[in-house]
Amino acid sequence: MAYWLLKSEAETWSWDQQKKAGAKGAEWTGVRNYQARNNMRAMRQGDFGFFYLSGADRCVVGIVRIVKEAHPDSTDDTGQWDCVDVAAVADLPKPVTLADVKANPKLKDMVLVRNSRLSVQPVSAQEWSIICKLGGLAKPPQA
DNA sequence: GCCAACGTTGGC
DNA sequence: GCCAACGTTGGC
Repeated sequence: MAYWLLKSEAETWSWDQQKKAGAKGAEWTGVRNYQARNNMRAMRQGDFGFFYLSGADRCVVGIVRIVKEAHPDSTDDTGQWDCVDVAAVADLPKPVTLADVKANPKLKDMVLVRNSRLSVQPVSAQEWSIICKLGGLAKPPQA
């Protein structure tokens, strides 16, 4: 079981849209970066992830789950890009901002801090539980 | 709106 | 295979 962080801009794909997609989830399309693609290929059904809003919001707003493993991205003509299907699981009662993450010494090595441009990132088990706690989840979802 | 960081492309 | 030029992302 692994943990991930997926970035989106609210204008492109909002947390509301993700929640409306329900338990069946929706394709996480549009990733055109090899590192991000490889991370998606490493995802397994049932893995959890954070839903992070980049741009003006810059915060983790919710928990998602991988409901379908990597398969070809239907928005890609070249056949070289994949996507996974992702379903919303829970809101974070208190969104965790990028500033919160940067202010926490235990989170200073997060990819979000170290390589802010990578749109699909691995998250360590420790980072996972810290951010869940900061977000007001008494019991972080885990395997 | 600006700029730094990073990834990709293409000429050599 | 190297590196300069360019485009994109994302934080501020």
